[in-house]
Amino acid sequence: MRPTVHDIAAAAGVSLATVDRVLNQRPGVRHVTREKVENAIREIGYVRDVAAANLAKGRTYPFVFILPASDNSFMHGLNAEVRAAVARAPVDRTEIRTIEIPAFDPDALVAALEMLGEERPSGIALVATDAPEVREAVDKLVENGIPVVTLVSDLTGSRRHHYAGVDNIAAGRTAARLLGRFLGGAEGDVAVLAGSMLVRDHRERLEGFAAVIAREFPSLSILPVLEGRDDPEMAYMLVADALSKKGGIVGVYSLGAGNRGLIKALKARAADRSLTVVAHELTAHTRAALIDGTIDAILNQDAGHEVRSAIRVLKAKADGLAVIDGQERIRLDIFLKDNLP
Amino acid sequence: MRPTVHDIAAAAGVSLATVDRVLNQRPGVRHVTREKVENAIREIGYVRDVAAANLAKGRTYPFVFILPASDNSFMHGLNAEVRAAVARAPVDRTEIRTIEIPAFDPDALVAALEMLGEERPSGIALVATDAPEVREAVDKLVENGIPVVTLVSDLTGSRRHHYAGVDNIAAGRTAARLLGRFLGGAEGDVAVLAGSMLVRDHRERLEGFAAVIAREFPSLSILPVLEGRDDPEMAYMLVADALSKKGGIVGVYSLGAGNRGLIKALKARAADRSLTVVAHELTAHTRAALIDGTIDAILNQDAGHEVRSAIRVLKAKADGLAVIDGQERIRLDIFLKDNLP
DNA sequence: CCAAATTTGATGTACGTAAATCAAAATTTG
DNA sequence: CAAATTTTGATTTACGTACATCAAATTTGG
Repeated sequence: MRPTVHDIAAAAGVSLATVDRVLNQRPGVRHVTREKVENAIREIGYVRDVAAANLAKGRTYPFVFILPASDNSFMHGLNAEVRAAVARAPVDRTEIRTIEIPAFDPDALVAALEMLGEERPSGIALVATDAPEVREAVDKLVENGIPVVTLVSDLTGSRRHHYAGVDNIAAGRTAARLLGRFLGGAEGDVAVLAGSMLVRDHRERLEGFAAVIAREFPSLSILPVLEGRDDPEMAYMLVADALSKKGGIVGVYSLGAGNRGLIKALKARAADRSLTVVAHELTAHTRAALIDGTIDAILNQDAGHEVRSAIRVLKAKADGLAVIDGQERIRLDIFLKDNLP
Repeated sequence: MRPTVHDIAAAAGVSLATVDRVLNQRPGVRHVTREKVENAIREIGYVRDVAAANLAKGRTYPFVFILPASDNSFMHGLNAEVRAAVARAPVDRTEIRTIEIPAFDPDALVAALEMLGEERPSGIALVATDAPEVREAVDKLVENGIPVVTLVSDLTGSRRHHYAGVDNIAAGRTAARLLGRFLGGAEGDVAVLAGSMLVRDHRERLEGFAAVIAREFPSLSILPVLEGRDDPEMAYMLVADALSKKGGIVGVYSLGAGNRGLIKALKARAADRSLTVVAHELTAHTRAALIDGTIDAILNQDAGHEVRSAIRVLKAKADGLAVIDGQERIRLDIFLKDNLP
């Protein structure tokens, strides 16, 4: 049987009340006594029964998710996963509130974070916009003892407790190798479609992609990045234009959202030529394109896993418990038409 | 606030004792009363507080994991993950016991399952050997209300509650496409190294592999399967022999364990020629081979995820709760040298 | 050494559920 | 309709922890 508070009291030769004072860091315990109790805890290997403690406290975990108000499939999916978590909330004692803020707007994000500093929720998850002022706001929260995890997009050099998202440099590198190997040594140009170079994930993906292409596939050269602002219309125009003007394009890497436009352009212009295409994010559109051969591989991050992982980590941090690292590493999914879920 | 048993009692106009009788299916409640209570439960949307219930019951979940005594990296890893779960057991009220049985031995497996039928643990996870008598034994357990999940390897046509493992047909198909695309339309032979065609996962991987090669990469032809019994020595001999005799080999698919031997053979014989190699299971050996270019892609199933998923599902089944499907789908990991964890 | 301050102990209640007991009420049976 | 039986209610204790209160013991300061 697991040791209980009573066992600590017996082992330390003190009363239950004193054990309680130590465990819940209440005042009025002499230093020596406190140490006696702490030693006993260590010796008998006591771990607090979180379930019983929560029951006694009537504790719930008020968490806040800060999400950008972006109108693309991925963010919609992320939103849906957060809502699903909200629906499960009563069962696992979480109370999740979401705040929507304009995308790519550091000031709005900072304002929200500062407001939450007053409110002091049990934990905060945010899709970070990578700016110094955001980092500062996050660091301040961390300093004040509020657990913070970044979601999907990380925050350079910040002291956030955890990042629930994929390694975007690795994603870019992987895309490069897939494209390079699929092209089998062919020579030509590669078009890259991004959302915006102001977003950290996109920058990182490009960085990884460019590095591997340069080093390992020198016969391929990367054309200037097309910034489609994750907008299908704009993506369509940019890609269609590039395909018509540049005859040497043999491959396309789409590292952002707005793939609907990309697919439309590919279908319109590329029926005659064979293009190898790697894109990010599995949506209804990219899935169909993968199946019909318009896209050759899709890299994906599972928004559901990211949200659940963020919640688990926030909870663990709020309770001062350890996280299972292997469980919380968000993996990069690679989908070919054969292993679609 | 979440409704409690008291709220049910008030809503149904009965006493707490009666609510308890209904909730815990104790006898001595008239049909009409039982229905009144059940309606009230539905109307106010009561969900039992599992934490409080477990506390009151002093409940723990005695689970049993039946693992084959196979001496390969993957099974060692699986074992380690189970041990890690055992170490965490006190915290989540599980008591995990493992039983080792000889590999590929349906009789031993059936004997173990029948023994557990008497013992009645809260749940059983087993690496299934795909045989009719095993299916029958599992179905009997399920009929007797014991939650059963298959781990890593599934059981054809059985009524097990869940399968915590990857889709091996999809894995084989994915391997075929990676190999085919990486070879870029080259002509030649493909060697396939398996453990044993008596194991279901291996049969399925081969099935998926062969189907995609035949349909989409007709310029490749699959050589007769080499059965290495997941043994490094044997794998070495078989592969070395094949490489020396068959000049037209351009690719290798290793769908089982024993990759240490494969890698040795590849390094010895294939320095001069360029082979494209896809293998299963990420281990220290395959990881090194992927990095140095001996292997081009590794397909992997995360044993840690499988074990944790099995436990979550068993717990949910034991409590009669729903599982989050997306969370429990074990994904096929594809590793290139760029996205290694 | 005494009074004041601090530390410790003893005890009770609560959280939401399980499980048991005994009495009271309702229903069925002959 | 009474007796036997079944169903229901009322009440209590327990699980492991949190938290509050009050009394008793110990330490500290002057």
